[in-house]
Amino acid sequence: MTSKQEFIEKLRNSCLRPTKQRINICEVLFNRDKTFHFTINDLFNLIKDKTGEKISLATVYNTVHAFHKKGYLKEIPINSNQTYFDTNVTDHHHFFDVKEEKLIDLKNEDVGPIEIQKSIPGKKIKSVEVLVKLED
Amino acid sequence: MTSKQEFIEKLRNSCLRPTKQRINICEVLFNRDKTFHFTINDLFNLIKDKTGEKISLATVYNTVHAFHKKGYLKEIPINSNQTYFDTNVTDHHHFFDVKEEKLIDLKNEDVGPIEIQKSIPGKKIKSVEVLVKLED
DNA sequence: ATCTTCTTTAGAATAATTATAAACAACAAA
DNA sequence: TTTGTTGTTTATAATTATTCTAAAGAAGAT
Ligand SMILES: [Mn+2]
Ligand SMILES: [Mn+2]
Ligand SMILES: [Zn+2]
Ligand SMILES: [Zn+2]
Repeated sequence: MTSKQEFIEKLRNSCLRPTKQRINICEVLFNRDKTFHFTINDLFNLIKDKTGEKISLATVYNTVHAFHKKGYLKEIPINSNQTYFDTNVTDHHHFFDVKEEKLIDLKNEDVGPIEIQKSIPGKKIKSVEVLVKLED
Repeated sequence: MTSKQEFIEKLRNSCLRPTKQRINICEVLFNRDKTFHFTINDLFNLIKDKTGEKISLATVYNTVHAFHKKGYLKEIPINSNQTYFDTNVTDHHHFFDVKEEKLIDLKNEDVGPIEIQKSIPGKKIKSVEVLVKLED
C-alpha cells in the first residue's frame, strides 16, 4: 500500500508533475498486491469505477505512455486490437488465455532460462519474451 | 517452385475457388526459397510490383485471412501498428529488429526446447512462442 | 501576485481493419 | 453452351484504436 504522498514524490522524482489525474492513475495501477495487465480501455473504465471521477481518454493515453517511457509500465507483445500493458516491469513471460483475452504471469522458474544461440551482427538482444497461448 | 496448376489444385482442395487473384497471391507468397514475413501492406505493394496488376486491398485482406484460417499462414505476435504474417507455419521463434521493423526466423535449436512448468486448470497450451527483440 | 511551463481536455485527424452491397467469375446442372 | 447458383472481388463506407491539435487550466518558480 503506497500512500498518496509517496506517489507525489515518485512523480516529482520522475520529472512528472503530480497532478490529480496522475495520482489517481497511480493509485488504480500500483496500489495492488498482484501484477496488473490492462488495456487503455480497461484502465479508462476502471478509473471511473474506482474513483468516481472521469479522466479524459487522452490523458489516460498520455499518462500510460509517460509511465511506460519512464519504465513503470511494460508493453506486452500480443496480437490484439488493443495494446496490453503490465505493472510488472521485470523480465517475465506470459500465458495468454485467447478466449478470455486475459494475460497471466509466468514466473521465470516456470519457463526456465532461455539461451539464444544465434546472433545477428551489429545487433544486441533487448528482450526475450515467451508467450504461451492457452485454449480450452 | 510450385506451378500455377499446383496452386489451383491446392486451392480447390481447400474449398477456395482458384481465382486469378488468389493464384497471384499464392505465387507471390509461396514461390520462394526462404520464409516470408509480411504485413498486409507489404503484400499489397509487392503484388503490384511483381505482377504488374493491382488487387484490391479488401481482397488482400480476405485472402490472407482465408489462408490464415486454413493454416497456410501464421500470425506473429508483436506489438506493431500492423499485423505480421509468416509463410512458415511450423512452430518457431523470432528475432524482431525493432529499428528495421523486420522479423527473422530462429531455428528451434537456436532456442532449445521450452518446458512450461505451470498449468492452468481447464486450459491447454495452444502455442509457445519466443520473441527476441533486437536493438543496435 | 505574476509568469512560465507543463498538463488536461474535447474534439478532430489518422490509419489499420472490417463491413456492405453491387458487379463479377467459377462451377454445376441442364 | 446456356442457365442458375454460389462464392469472390471491388469500391467505398464504417469502425475503432490511437495520435494530434490547440485552447483552457494547473503547477511551480520568481
Ligand atoms: Mn505480466
Ligand atoms: Mn517466421
Ligand atoms: Zn508506450
Ligand atoms: Zn487471420
